[in-house]
Amino acid sequence: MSVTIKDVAKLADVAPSTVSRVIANNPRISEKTKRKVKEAMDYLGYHPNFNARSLANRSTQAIGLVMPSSADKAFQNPFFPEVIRGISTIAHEQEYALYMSTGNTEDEIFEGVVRMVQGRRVDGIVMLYSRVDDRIMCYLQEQKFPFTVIGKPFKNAESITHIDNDNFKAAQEMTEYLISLGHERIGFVGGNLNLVVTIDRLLGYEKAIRNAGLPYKDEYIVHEEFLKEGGQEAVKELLALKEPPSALLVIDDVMSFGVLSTLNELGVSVPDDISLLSFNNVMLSELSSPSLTSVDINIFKLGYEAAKGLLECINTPDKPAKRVVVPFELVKRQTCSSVK
Amino acid sequence: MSVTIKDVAKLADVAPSTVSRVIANNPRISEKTKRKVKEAMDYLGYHPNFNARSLANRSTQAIGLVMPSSADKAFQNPFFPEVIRGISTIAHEQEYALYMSTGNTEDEIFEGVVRMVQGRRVDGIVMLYSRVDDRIMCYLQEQKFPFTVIGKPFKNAESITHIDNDNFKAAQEMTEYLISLGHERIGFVGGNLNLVVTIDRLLGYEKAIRNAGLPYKDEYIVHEEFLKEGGQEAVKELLALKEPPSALLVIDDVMSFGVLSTLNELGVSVPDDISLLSFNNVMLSELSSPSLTSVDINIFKLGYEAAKGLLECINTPDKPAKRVVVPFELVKRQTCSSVK
DNA sequence: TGGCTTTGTGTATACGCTTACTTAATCCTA
DNA sequence: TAGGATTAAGTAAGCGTATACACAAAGCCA
Repeated sequence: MSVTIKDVAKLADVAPSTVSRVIANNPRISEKTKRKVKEAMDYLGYHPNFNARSLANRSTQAIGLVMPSSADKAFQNPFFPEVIRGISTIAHEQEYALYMSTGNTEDEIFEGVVRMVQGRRVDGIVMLYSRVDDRIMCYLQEQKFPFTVIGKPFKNAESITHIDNDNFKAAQEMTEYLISLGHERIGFVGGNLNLVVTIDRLLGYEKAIRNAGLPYKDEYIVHEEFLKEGGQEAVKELLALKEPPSALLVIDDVMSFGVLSTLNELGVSVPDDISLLSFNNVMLSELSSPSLTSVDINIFKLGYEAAKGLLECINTPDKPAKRVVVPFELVKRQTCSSVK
Repeated sequence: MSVTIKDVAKLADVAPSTVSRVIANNPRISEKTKRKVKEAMDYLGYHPNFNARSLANRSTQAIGLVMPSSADKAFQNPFFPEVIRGISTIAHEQEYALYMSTGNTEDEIFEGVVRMVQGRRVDGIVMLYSRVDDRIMCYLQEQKFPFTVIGKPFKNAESITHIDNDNFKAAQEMTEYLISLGHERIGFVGGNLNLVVTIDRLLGYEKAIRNAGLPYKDEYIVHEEFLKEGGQEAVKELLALKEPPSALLVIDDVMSFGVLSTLNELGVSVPDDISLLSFNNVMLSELSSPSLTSVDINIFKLGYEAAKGLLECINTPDKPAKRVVVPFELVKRQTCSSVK
């Protein structure tokens, strides 16, 4: 059917193994033979069959991506494309391809990962999120399969290479910033509580609140999905309070978009009536009106480093796990102002 | 190392072929044996090796995605994540995985595709764009490799299954809409001219202009990259004209964002001074201020149908090529108004 | 009861490549 | 110039699965 190593060998009048060695650029093959074989390859338009190679080799030159929900949900948040951009950059440099499993429910995703791993479809995995007691992460550890995590693993963080922002510190500083603007009633709009990033930021928020001697009120803490709808829900809850917050720390820009649109509908002005400080600084966060004041967590770099770390894991398996902390930076735009 | 079919065979006290048949659910195996083998598989935690399977099978259960530029550029435009969402949905339904090649230059991308195809890394390919005289498309046709195209193939459209909007009609109708609002100087901000979508929309625009008896002016036509920066460039050019347009038909929302931001910098008000009608209706297009009036081209469905078509190509190779036209719809928001 | 089909399972080979082991040829060195 | 060292290429055995073919057992009918 397609051209194989044997065809090339026949044409070049050498053994198949020699062709294989030419492909691998084995130094034990003379320049002359190499040239001869290469000519034959070109002439026939030979390309190695990847499956055969992987099988013989036990390597696939592909890395798997695991998202918290199925791609079709996750891609609603620009965070993921952006992380993948970073991953893709490294992958390309090292000639790895990206492999995305699909699946809707948690079970399906888990099964997809098992297939990736057991089926040796990929050489390693980047987890694009970190969740409390995550089955997949446990499984990968059990299997000793190379993987890295974006975010802080809930357990065994020392033994898992992961790439993270210092979310605790970020949230603390941002809350302090809001406090410095005179806000005393600060709401926290978090994502799902089983995501470690939510927890870390919530703790940072709490720390700042307590440090400042402000009351830490449960009703100011709301958790919703990482989507626009989540933001909309959150606002409704918070504004229904008898003493609604004067500032909101929102864990994700897309949620902030939702917050913004709902506030707009309700006729609440940002930042005059309520300030908004958001996280992620997604590509489009400057577009909303008012444009979002947001913490740039350097999503691209998170992905880039995660892929880089993964390739290190793959290439030098006994290298100790490491933690890479990607710096963050507040980008001030229009949604924060001091209390009047 | 990992559990193979042989291990299962040994434990279940049958031949490896029997195990293989159990996996394939071959009716010639007795229920009793099936049960016995399945127990052994469960006990050992057996999972088929995908590479071995693919090799024996000549199928990979993976579909390849080809983007116009490398993932790390393409993902800057929400169009691509959204298409992939659609693709991913079908892929998941049929247990296919997605495979993304990486590469920066055109050559690298081409090489990536060749490797995907020759290396049998995927069973078929979805081209996420359509370009004039595209090398990759030619190659795939030559190789008779299953693929579908999002957009209209420049050549041989009849013999290639493709999913498209009626871009000609869309652009024509939209231009007519602007004309109906009283605009007579309408600019066209296109993407790269070697993209078929640009051409089609430009032709539709021209048709409407000529039908209305308006002058078709070259200086009103600008082509830039499908990015924010492209939109910014475009505006600068158009506003430098002695008689700048009073309305702009912009081929992509992200470009529109650029247009908007530049107009804002220049103190030009939208829609009072200039109207903007955009394409794609990307998820965030309602967020800009003013929010974009944009043509919803149903990106998700483009992806969904493309994947569906591809799987048909793969499963029934001699099925004739088809063209799927995805409907569009104007979503009116705040960037269009009638001429004062 | 012999010969025929049907049913269930095993044997052996192929898929295309890698690589440990072997062999053949060439080159030194004493 | 014999014998060891070096270099270059070939042989063959996998990698884990699928499947054409072979074969044995069982069932059927005359």
